[in-house]
Amino acid sequence: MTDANGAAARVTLHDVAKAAGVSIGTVSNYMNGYPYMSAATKERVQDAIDQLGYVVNGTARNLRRGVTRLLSLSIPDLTQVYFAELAEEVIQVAREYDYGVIVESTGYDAAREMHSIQIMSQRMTDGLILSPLKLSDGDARKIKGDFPLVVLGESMFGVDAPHIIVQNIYAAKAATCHLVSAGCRSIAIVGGAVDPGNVSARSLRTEGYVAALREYGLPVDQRLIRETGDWNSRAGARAISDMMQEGLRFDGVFACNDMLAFGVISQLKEMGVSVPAQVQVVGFDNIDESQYTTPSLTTIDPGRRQIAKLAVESILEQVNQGRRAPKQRIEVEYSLVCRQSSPGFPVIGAKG
Amino acid sequence: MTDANGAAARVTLHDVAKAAGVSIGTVSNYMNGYPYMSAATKERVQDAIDQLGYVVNGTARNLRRGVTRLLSLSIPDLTQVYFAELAEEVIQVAREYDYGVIVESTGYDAAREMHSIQIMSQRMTDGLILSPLKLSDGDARKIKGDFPLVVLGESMFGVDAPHIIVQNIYAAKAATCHLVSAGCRSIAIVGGAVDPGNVSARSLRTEGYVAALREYGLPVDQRLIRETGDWNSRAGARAISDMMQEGLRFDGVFACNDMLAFGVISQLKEMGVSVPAQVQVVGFDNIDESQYTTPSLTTIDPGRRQIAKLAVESILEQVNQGRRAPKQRIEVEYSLVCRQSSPGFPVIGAKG
DNA sequence: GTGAAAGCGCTAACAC
DNA sequence: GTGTTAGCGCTTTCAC
Repeated sequence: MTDANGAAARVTLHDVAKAAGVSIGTVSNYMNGYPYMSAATKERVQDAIDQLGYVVNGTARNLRRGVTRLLSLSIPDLTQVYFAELAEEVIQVAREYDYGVIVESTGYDAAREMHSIQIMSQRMTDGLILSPLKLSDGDARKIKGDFPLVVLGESMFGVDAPHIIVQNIYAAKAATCHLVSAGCRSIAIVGGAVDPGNVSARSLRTEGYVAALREYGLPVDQRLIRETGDWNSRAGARAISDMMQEGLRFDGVFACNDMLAFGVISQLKEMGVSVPAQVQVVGFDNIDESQYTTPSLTTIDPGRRQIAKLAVESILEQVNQGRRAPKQRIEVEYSLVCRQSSPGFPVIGAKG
Repeated sequence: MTDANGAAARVTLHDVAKAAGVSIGTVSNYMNGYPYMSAATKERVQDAIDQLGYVVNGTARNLRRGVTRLLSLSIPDLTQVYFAELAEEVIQVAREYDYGVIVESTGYDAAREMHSIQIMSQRMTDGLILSPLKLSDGDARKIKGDFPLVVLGESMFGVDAPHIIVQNIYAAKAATCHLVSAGCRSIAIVGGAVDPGNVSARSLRTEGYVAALREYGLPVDQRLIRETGDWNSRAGARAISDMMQEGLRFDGVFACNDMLAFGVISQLKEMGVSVPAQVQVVGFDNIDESQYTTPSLTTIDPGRRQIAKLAVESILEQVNQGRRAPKQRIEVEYSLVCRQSSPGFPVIGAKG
């Protein structure tokens, strides 16, 4: 396994063939599970492999086969729990198909998002799962080539590729309806958009929130729509203390993600407001931690596992087809996970 | 860019060469920035490239060059914030060297940890950064080959490769000393090991905790060493409520990671104990969120960035050397980040 | 300055 | 059943 110098011996098919006294093609057949071989030959080949410590050279195999069994996942930031958990799912699903995942973290940087696309074209990987944040539709059109691609979200719907869509509007609506049916009459949204209008998660979730209020004939109070720069717990806490300071009253909070919700709950407690007795809280994302907090958090599960599964499977299908699939919306099922932060019951049919 | 069928045209160096009326070697030279070329040739080649939309085939290049500019990172679970943030750092550092990262999530499964090692030997990547949890020293010895390898932690010190070591003992000692010097006289450890003895983070951190108490001549109360199965906030909360129920008194808590600390703080608040006025809390990991909570969390920063940097750079060095580096301990600097959960001042020299 | 040619290590036809 | 062979697309001597 090591040569006289102690350096790595580069054992090739050729070496194994020579040692086993067969041809290189036979060894290759053996490696690939070709069935029509004599038991004797199989054994000699295996012996040679063991003795020499041969391992197939993946790069050569890739070149020859034209695929790498590797796919790229491009996300904004692993530090955001949502994306980390999404990446975890993608890696797991990919593994089921014997695929590896190159994770590219673009850091909310359009240039880096483009970069991961460039890399793709170099055919180091078989396909790209792209979760774009900053890329404009203009950049989008630069996504040339027809390598397998799946876009997460609808922010770049100009691109001609399958899009996997979280139903932000309906899910947010369901979350809000749930609060109403649990008895809340004055519901704030934390992390929302004061002036919705684009396709960001922020805007869409606000849209769902408003739709729910309207459906129940409840007034939409602009002061209860709290936009925050970040979506972390500090921002959530801040939104609450601001509202309290402004003398606003509310009995329910829909937080646009779970981190915000944690901050919301923490700050409410801090100010002596009991959750859920006085104020009920619902989050969005269903990150792992949301089940462990006190109170545990009612939240929207956006269907991460399904997103990962659909994305990977679409890529593989495209690989098989030999080209990119056409533009299409693939909508993922969401669900409302009811926990202690809101004792009510889920609202069925928010989608209708 | 697309052929008559609309399928991907597979543009090769050959095609570019033909279109530009030069040899394939010249195009290759151009692609690699070879300086001695006539301006005229350069231009013709560039035109052909633009026109045909040529992109180099990375796989072929890899085979020829013998490297992939890809490295593997094998960690237990991206769902754990610590690992997600570590992965993020590794990806960033790798990018600085124009390297991509294949993230393998082993899910606390020894078989998968071995698997990522197998993959490595297939030379799909230039090196492996392995954060082992379950792999025994016995498995370790199976890590044949001398491909570039860096092991994170000391749990597998039998392996002949560089190990990057977080100074668990000293860091935990520093955290505990900090609590003492801040006035705490009765300090609990949450997530510790009732019966330390191996090289797990749990045991080492407990060791540091005990060492600090001894140094200050404080008694070690076994009832204040709370072992928890998981290291999440629920476990932290549980440990606190258990201790309270048992009638134990304490004025400081060293939590073995930040998630535990969050649970600890949350439960203390829940029970009407004020942090830090009545009980001070220190965590471990310095995850992003620890700065956003209320109160913000005093915690040990294990030096993730440096870990990532040292790991990637060691891999690259090994790649250049053409073989694995010998066994060595590379110790990373830690620091105590002081925040609101403990108003004291950091203790200098806990290491001595 | 540019071209020709020899592989990198493998797979998959196709012989026999 | 097994051997032979033609490349996959590229880099890199080495001529000229």
